[in-house]
Amino acid sequence: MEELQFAEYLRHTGLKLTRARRVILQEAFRTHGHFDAEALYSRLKKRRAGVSRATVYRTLPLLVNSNLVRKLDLGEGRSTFEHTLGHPHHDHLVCIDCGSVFEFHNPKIETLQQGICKEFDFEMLSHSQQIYGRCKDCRRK
Amino acid sequence: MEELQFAEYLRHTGLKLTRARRVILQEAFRTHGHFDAEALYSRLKKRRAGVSRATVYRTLPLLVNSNLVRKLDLGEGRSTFEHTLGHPHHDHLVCIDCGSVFEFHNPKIETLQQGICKEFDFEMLSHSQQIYGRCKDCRRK
DNA sequence: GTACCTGCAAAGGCTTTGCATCGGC
DNA sequence: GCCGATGCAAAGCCTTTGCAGGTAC
Repeated sequence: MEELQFAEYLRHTGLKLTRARRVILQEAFRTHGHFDAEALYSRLKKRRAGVSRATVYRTLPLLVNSNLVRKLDLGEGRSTFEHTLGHPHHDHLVCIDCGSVFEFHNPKIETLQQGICKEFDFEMLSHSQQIYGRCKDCRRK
Repeated sequence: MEELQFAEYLRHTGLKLTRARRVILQEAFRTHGHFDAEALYSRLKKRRAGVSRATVYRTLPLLVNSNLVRKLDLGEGRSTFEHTLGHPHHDHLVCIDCGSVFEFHNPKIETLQQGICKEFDFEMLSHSQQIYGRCKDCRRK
């Protein structure tokens, strides 16, 4: 279960497993699909979880560093997140007209990326790839 | 020359080629490597080019749409740009410790990306890919 | 002459931070 | 008990916008 992995990461980094962090972790995993910091915070607020916005912002990077959550940049001027368990790695096609996001996964690309990292003697921690364009529905208009 | 391409784009879109836009275009091409809006604006200011920050922010998207400039998301909370002429398409390895950015280009990945777009019936306009990790120098420490 | 463009300053949206208090370990 | 964590509100960035005057075509 994900809390173990988080606890392990925190211990390893000398940080504490607090109530707020547990609640944020749970909410991130309760959410399927993409979410941003504000959305996560609103849901906690609605449930009167007693966690502040600042703590949400402080905790999300920890979840990312522990590889439980992935940070995405969908070009909207804010960070988007998704949890990783049961969501194998994938990348995104983003329609610049309607904002639709399509997910794709391509193992061959990943293999090539690993080759590139080897070439640069670079330790890959995460990677993301966005393709911006127009989806078929928007092209029809 | 790049101004022709920009003029062509503007005409096609029903926009005007103004002095401010010309100056911003030139400054973008005078800059080699990455730059952000603020950096471009400071350089113009230093030269007393008489162009406002607002106009820089309004013009950069036009340069991006005309394919003269590429917009990057290097995960720093702001947009980074680079001009495209003489800079063939490439992607980035970003070191999360020291911030170094290494460029790479891989035609095989591009071919695979095109295949993905075909599969989704998606018209690719641009794409970018970042790999976050640790460079060899930072790993030594 | 008509749209469109510009500069300025203010507003906006997202995120970080200072500080006093609280709480894991 | 110590050092990190939290909440709150304020501050910080980057970026966008309203408006009055200017300008390409």
